[in-house]
Amino acid sequence: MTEKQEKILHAALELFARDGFSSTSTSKVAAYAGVSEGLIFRHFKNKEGLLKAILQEGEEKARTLFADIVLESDPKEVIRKTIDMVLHISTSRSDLEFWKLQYKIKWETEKYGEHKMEPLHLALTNAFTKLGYASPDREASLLLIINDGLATRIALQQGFDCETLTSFLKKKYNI
Amino acid sequence: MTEKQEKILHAALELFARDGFSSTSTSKVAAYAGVSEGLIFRHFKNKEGLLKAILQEGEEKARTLFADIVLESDPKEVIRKTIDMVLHISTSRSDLEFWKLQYKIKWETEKYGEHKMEPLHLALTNAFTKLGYASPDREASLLLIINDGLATRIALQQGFDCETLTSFLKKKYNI
DNA sequence: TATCTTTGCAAGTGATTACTCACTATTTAT
DNA sequence: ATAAATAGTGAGTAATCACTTGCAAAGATA
Repeated sequence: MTEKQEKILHAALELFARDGFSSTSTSKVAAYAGVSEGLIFRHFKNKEGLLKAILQEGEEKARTLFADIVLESDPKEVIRKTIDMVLHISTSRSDLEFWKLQYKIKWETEKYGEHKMEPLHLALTNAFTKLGYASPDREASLLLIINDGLATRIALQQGFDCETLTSFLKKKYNI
Repeated sequence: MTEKQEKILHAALELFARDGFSSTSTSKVAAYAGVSEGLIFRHFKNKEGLLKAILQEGEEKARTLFADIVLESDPKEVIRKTIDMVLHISTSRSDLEFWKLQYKIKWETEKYGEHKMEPLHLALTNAFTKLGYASPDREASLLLIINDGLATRIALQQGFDCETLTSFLKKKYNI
């Protein structure tokens, strides 16, 4: 990975997250990264390839993020970490940018990465079962849906107070 | 409103909802509507004006949809109608298309229409207060966030089972 | 040092973009 | 009936799009 290659990736992440994929031209990415436009195609083949490279980098990020939750044995901790994950993202500048892109791409391509969420869903189902909830599977689904809703607000609603709601949520789950 | 004008609006709604605003060219809209491209600019000034016309039409839809909930006096009915609103949208073909566009535009422009939700939020807060909930305002926020999460799944997750989750939700709220 | 591969840039390519303009057909108002 | 306003078209416009090509510079390998 050369220096200019990383500059391209960083510029593309920022512009794609800010303006969207199809509204960002390769010439803009090149100018923002301070390289020639042709270099993008040398390294990433085409515009789609550039996007894939960014998303792939993100999948690793998601895996390590989920791994910590999935490996947790204390059921209450599983739920707490799931909720706090969203809170953490909302406060980290670079993480927020990355996840905003993730959701933007979802809406642009209309593809929800269900398989990525599966291990987390399983861990949550397990946690709710241990805690004696009546419908653990649906409780798990609901919590993940709440996460999607929170993500929407964090990304789109200016000045959204995430902390108040996450702490309210934790109270609801007796954490 | 002439016949061709409506054809343009209908075509734009369908294409914007399917492919996104910036990925849909005015020439495609014209071809899909079966009119000349110039007519779009005659009636709507520019591409942005076409989008505004569609969104405006939608605001009326939203107002009438919310009005029924806001005017309800029975607190349980307020909550039930709020939940069922999502379910209804997910089953109606044309409504689904319209709301999908609404969310797509939100993510493309990064503007969340908070003011539109305010009356609904107020009605929900009132309902939760009447039912003796400890934090009515936060309960209202949470339910609206759940709605956003559900909307995300309905639009993006293929074969998402909305009915199971909405009925689960209603059970949670003792409805 | 000589050769081969990778990295990088400038200047292109045809296609498509949003939008305009000159013009005709159709309503509407007087 | 006639003039004015509106509806509609089709062929343009310059700018931008994703992408290619030819060639030079820099590293790596021998």
